[in-house]
Amino acid sequence: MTRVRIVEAASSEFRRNGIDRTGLNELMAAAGLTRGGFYRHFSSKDQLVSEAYGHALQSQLDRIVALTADAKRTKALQAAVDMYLSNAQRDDPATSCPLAMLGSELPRSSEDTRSKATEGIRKFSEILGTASGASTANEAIKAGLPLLATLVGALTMSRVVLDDQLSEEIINEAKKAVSAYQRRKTTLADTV
Amino acid sequence: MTRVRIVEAASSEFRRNGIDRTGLNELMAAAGLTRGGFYRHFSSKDQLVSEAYGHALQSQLDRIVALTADAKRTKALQAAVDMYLSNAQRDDPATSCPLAMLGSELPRSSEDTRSKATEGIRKFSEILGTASGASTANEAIKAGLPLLATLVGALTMSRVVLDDQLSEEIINEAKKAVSAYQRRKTTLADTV
DNA sequence: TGTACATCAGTGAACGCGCGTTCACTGATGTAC
DNA sequence: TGTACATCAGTGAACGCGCGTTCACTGATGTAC
Repeated sequence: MTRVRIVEAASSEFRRNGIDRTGLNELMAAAGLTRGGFYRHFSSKDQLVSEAYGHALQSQLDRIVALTADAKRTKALQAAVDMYLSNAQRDDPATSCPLAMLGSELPRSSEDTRSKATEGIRKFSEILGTASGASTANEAIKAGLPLLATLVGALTMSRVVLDDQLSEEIINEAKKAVSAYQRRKTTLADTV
Repeated sequence: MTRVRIVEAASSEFRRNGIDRTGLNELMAAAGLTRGGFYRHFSSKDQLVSEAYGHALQSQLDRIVALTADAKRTKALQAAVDMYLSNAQRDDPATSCPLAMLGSELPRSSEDTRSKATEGIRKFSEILGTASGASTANEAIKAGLPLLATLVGALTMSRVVLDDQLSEEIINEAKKAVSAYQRRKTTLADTV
């Protein structure tokens, strides 16, 4: 269906070029249509932003859930981190994490969009927290929040930096730091 | 001098409203001038972006350096983190950290601007790494990178989220996680 | 099976607007004599 | 001290452009009979 094609194109274009710099013209062209047809499907650009953001967030969450579910319990966090801080995720913004790709643009977005981001952050943190060894949902969120912060910050900075070696270092050191949380938690649990 | 006033106004406005959404008109008005006078001082908006970004980054670094220099050795990291993840820093984008405020816009900026950001990330990491107990500059950068990533990611997310309580949690959990790095390092050093 | 009609996704020209940039100008300031 | 002149920071109108949005239209599709 055309509507879905527009949302998918938008979710790529927004992550690649930012929300402000992506015009409806460019966007409809990416979906294989012309500018005018847009309002047959959406009532405003803001509405599309919200749907496209939700779409991007969901597909990122799906990937993380699949990885952490497949992995053995003690490797779940490692699997998530290896995906999130991969060269693919850094070098292909169109399919990368919207929390990082649009992070500093989002506080200026609509309530709808921000509320999707809020739920996404909660869910994402819970998954990371659970993978790191937390048991209840609330504990998992608390434990996961700083892990998610590290991932988002590292991915953002790795894309800003001009020096390739520094970019690799950002990714590698963040990977080590986040992965370390599972080892500690696991060791602690094992000794109890 | 007028030029300095423009750079300072720009460094606030860009952090507050983003680079793309800040027009030269609004910007010159904020500096108490009219649109036309801009090109007496700068050759393009890009040039101003670069200078304003550098200005914002330097003032953030100055604050961190002052804090870590004043604090006792074992409290230096804590002091830096308490400033960075404060409500003031979250709620006043105009004076906040440009790495977080403009994080996702920066990969699309000019080489000049990105190269300033690259150096800023190196310097910032080195300060945090040193405060956490690293001895050589290279070790400090490596140790500081994930700490900076956590700070930048947490500040970014705390501004995105609509739920005030979650925003506080992001800040508090990130604070704890980053501060923990000093305790561990210090303990380790003490036992050697 | 064939014709008439309704629906509606998609087209492309047009709208008002604000953008970055240019430019002819004004008018305050400082120096020369 | 007073007049003439050069400098140049700042003004504000104008430029071409792309934006989000509107709208009269086209033309393919599906249903009615």
